[in-house]
Amino acid sequence: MRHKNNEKSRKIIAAATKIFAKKGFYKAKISEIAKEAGIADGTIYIYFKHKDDILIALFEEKMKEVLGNMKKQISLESDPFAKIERFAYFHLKLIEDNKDMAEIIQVELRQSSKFMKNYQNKKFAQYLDLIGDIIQEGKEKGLISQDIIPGIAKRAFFGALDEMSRFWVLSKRRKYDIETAARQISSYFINGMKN
Amino acid sequence: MRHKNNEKSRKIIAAATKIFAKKGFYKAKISEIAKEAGIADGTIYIYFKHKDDILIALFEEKMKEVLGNMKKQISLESDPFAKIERFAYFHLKLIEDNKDMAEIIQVELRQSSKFMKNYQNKKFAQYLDLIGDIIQEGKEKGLISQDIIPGIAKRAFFGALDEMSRFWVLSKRRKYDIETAARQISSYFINGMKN
DNA sequence: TGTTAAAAAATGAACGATTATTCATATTAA
DNA sequence: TTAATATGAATAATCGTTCATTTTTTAACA
Repeated sequence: MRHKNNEKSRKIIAAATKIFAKKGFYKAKISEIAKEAGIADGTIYIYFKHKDDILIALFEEKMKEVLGNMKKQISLESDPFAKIERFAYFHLKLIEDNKDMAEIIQVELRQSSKFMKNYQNKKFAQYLDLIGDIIQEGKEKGLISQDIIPGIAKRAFFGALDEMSRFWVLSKRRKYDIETAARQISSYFINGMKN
Repeated sequence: MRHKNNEKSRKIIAAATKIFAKKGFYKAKISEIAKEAGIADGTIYIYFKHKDDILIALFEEKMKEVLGNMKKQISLESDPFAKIERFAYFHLKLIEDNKDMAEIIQVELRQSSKFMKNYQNKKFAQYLDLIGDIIQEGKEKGLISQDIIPGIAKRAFFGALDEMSRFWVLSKRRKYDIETAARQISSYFINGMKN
């Protein structure tokens, strides 16, 4: 019973991921999601109270996965600079491997504060903090200048990667390969923050 | 006649800027915009064919202004690194001075490809190219390493600033002042791209 | 193992609320 | 007086959500 429920709500989220990515949240119809999931419209309302809830659940599920993966990747390196480069690479790789999810996070996450009044995306903050923690570690080890403010640097670094992904998500063909982009972007920050 | 039309459509755009920023495009009602502009609902349809057109016109108008301002600011410096720092400062200042516009660009511009199938935001591309050109100039003058790919670096730099603005736009209080953020972010890139 | 009744899950047509857009009419300017 | 603008009530289409009904699952019992 418990098992089956999870199975079906995951199926709905998978369908919603596809439809939200294609049409955007507002233009996506419940009936389309239902059709994509191979169920009746009404069934969705057994698993989710409102349309909004599907998007929230989608964020939670995807961000949990992303966060878990990235934590594991970072733990494979000990040097802060190597961690930064690995973060860049896997962030971009993630986007590439999950275009639909990426597009939703890119586009709909931005609006989240608008249509979901009190939804605080804690998982996203934690994701940012992965970068902040690496920078902090670098400062403590004397590798990164004491002038660097982690709260700014973590956002700048994430923003740089994020803009690169947006470019990929919205354009048809990828102009630069992942390795190159990850190496370039992380090198700006690594060299720029060095002690 | 020409004069009056422009005057009124600017009034509508100003009202729309306020309402779109507060509610987001989809939740903003034409009737609200009309009320804010002090005109009747139907009047909007004399100046704009659809709701979408208001948003497109809004982008065009704001981006044109932003682009013009930034071009002027950049031209005040001759050193590429100084240009980069000035770009960072005025970009962030612009956000601060035009919160409503910033919020719309942050949030709604992201969706533009979704609801306006064939609207290519050329002004935005030009804005990015301002950065690309500075980097190119820096390479030619031997200040910036030949390894730096302007197409990646311009997006990374813009993304870094953009993420910082998003943080400001979506949060109540500003944690870091503009000068600090601009100096930090531009220093990562300047030092990171140096020859 | 097969039967069956109660519970749970699923269905999809119908409802009702919302809102972009239109247009017959009124107002203002030329 | 005529043309251009503006009005806002009415229209029409859209869709999220509900719920009476049907189907499937569960588990109790012979």
